[in-house]
Amino acid sequence: MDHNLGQESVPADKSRVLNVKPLRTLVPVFPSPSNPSSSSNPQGGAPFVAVSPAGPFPAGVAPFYPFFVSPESQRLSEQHAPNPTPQRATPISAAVPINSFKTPTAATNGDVGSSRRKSRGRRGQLAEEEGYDNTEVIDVDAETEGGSSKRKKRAKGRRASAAATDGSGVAAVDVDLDAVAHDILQSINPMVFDVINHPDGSRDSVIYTLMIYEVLRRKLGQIEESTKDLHTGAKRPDLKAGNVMMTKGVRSNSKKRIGIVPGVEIGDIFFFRFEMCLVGLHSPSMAGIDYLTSKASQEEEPLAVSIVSSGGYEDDTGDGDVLIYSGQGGVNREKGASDQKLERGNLALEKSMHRGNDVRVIRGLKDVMHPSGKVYVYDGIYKIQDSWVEKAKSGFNVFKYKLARVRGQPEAYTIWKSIQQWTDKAAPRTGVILPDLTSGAEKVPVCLVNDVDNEKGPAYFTYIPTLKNLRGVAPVESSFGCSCIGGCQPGNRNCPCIQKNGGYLPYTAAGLVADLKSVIHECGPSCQCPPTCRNRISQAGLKFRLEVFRTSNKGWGLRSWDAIRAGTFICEYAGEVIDNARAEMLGAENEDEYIFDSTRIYQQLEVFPANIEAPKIPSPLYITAKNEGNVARFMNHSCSPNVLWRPIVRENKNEPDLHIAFFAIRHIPPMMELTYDYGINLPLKAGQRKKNCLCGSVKCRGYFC
DNA sequence: GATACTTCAATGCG
DNA sequence: CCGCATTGAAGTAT
Repeated sequence: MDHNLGQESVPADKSRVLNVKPLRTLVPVFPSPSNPSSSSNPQGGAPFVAVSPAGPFPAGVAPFYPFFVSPESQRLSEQHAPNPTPQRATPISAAVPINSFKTPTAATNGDVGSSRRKSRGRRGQLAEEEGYDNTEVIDVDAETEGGSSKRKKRAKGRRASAAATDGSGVAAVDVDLDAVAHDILQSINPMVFDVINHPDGSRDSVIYTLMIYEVLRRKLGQIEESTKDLHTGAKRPDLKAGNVMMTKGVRSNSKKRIGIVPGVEIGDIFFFRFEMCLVGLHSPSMAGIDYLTSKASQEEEPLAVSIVSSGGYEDDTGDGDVLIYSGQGGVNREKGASDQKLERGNLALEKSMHRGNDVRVIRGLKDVMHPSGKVYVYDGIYKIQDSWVEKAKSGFNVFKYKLARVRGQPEAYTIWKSIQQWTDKAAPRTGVILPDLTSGAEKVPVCLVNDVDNEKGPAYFTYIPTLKNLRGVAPVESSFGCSCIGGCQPGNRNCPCIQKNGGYLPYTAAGLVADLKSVIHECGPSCQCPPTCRNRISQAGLKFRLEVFRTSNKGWGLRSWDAIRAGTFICEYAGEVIDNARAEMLGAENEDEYIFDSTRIYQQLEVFPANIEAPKIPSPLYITAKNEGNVARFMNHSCSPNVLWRPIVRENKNEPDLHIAFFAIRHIPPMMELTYDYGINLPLKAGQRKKNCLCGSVKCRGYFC
C-alpha cells in the first residue's frame, strides 16, 4: 500500500497521501537494553538519558564541552579530586553493563604493539559474551586478515605513486595509503577502541572518533598531495579516511536512532559530511535526509531521523527556530528536473510529521575562514509541523516541510546568527569594555567583554604580538633555510625545510597542522620563500576574531567569534623570554600567573600515546606574559582542553627562533572558551602552591601548577 | 547476497 | 568569485 503511494507522482489531492494510520504508541525503533518506554521523556523523544552530565543548560548559555568520560579518567578523578565537583552519573555506566568497561590493565603503558594484540583478543571475546554485533568490534587488521566482503573496496587499491618531479633522478615512490592508515590506527591507545567499540556512544567515543578521523584525513591528504602525478581528478582524503574508519569499524553510534545521539552535543560542529556519518548523527554520505526504513524501524512506515539543510535546495532558514526544508529528488543529473515524489526521505518526513517524531537538524553554512568549504552545525531536535507541495523556481513540484525547534535546548545556530549580526553591525555586541585591547597590534581587533559582573578589565599590561628578548634560549642548530622562491611546494624533495619535517609540509593546503609531531619546522628569516609560504602559518598573526571575556568563576578567558577547525593555528604565546632561575623565582612565589614553562608535564592527546609526553623542545623555554603579552595570556587551564601547544622552530641562521604555537585539538564552535593544559610542575618548587582547578571536566585532575 | 540507484559533497579547473 | 564537470561512498532499493 505504501509502496503504491510511493510510486505516484506528487498528488494533487494531499489527503490521499496523508491517509496515515492513527498515531500509535511510540515503540523504540532501536535496540536498547533497557527503558523501553519513552513516556518519561518530557520531550517525547527517544528513550535515552540526556547525554551531557552538565545539562540541561539554561537558555542562553553555551554548553560546556569537554566532558570526557573514560574508565581512566574516572579513576583519576576519584583519586585526586580535592575540590570535588558533584559526582554525576555518567550515561555510560547507566546504560551498559559494567563489565563491558573493564579497564585495560596492560594497555596503558609499555609496549604498544603487544598490549594491542592482547587487548584486541580480549575485545573479540567480550563482544561474543555480551552478544554485541561482532562486526562492530574494532579490528584494525580487519581487511588484511581477509574479510571477503571487503574485497570490492580492496580491489580499488589506494595507492599514490610519486614520480620524481624535480628531475633529481629519485625513483618513483609508492605509498600505500591503506598501509599508512593501518599504521596510524595501530599507533592509537587501545583504551580508545574500548571506548569507541560500544553500541551506545559517549562523549569520549565521539571525540575520539572525530580525532582519529582528522588525523587520518590530514595525513592521507598530506601524502597524496606530495605524491601527485598520474593521479587526476579530485583528491578526497575526507572520503578515504572515512572509508577506512567505516571498514575498520572505528565509529560511534553505528545503530541509527531517533532523537538524541549519545555523545553528540547540540552546538557541535563538523566540517565534513563524513564526520557526522561516523558519530551516528547523520549517516548518508551525501543525501540530506536520513531515515529508518520500515524494515529497520520494525514498523510499517519509514521514519526520518535527521536532515541536513545546507543550501542544496531552496530552503528557508527561518528565524533560527523554524526551518522550511525542501524534500529530496526532482533533480537528475542526466534527465534534468522533474516533480518530486512522495518516496524515500520525503515519505519518511511525512510519516514522522504524523507520528510527532523528533528529527535532528543540521544546518550547513559557508565557512567564512575557508569559503570553499562548509561548516555543519548540529542544532538539536526539531518537530515537523506542516508539509505541503509547491512549485519550485524550476516549475516542478517540490515537497516542503516546516520544522520547529523543540524549546529548552542549548543555543546553537542562533549563536551563529548573533555573531553575524555583530559582524554586520545590525546588533551591537553587549558588554564591550574595549573594542580592541591590542590597540591595533594585531590585524584583527580583540574585544574585551564582560557581561557577567562589574570587573572593568584585567590588570594593566602591554600588548605585544610576538616573543621578545630571545636571550636565554640556547641557540638552535644554525640553518640556511630554503630557496623556494614562490613558496615551498608539497612534493619538493629538495626543500630543506620540508626535509626537516620528515619529507612533508607540516601544514595542509587549508593551513592545518597535518601531523601532531612534537616539533614543527617552519621557514624563517633565512629562507627565501615569501611570507605567504604555506610553511609560515604561525607568522601570519591572528586570523580569528577573538574576544577576552569575563568567565563566571575563572577570571578572564579567551574565546572566538569564528569557528575553529581542529588543527588550526590560533596564536603563539607572546611575552618576554626569561631564564630558568627567574622563572623558578617568580613561579615559586606564585607572583607571576603568566609564566609559560615548556618543562611542565602534560597529559596531551591520550589517543596517540606517542604524543602523550611533552613535546621534545630543542631547549627549555620560559616566557612571562605578566607585563607584556598577547591573547594567549588569557587562555585558562583545563584538564580536558580544546587547544594544545607545539614548539615551532623557524629557520634562522644565527639567532634562536623558537616559538610556542597553539593549535585547536578539535573543532571549536564559536564562543566556546579556549583552554589548554598548563601541565604539572614536578617536583613542586619550594614555596610553590598547587592551584585548584576549576575546569569542571570529568577528567579534572583537581589542580594544576 | 550482489548490483543498481540516489544523493542538500568536495575539489579543482576554466 | 562562481559555474561546471568529475569523482565518490553509504545506504536504500531492486
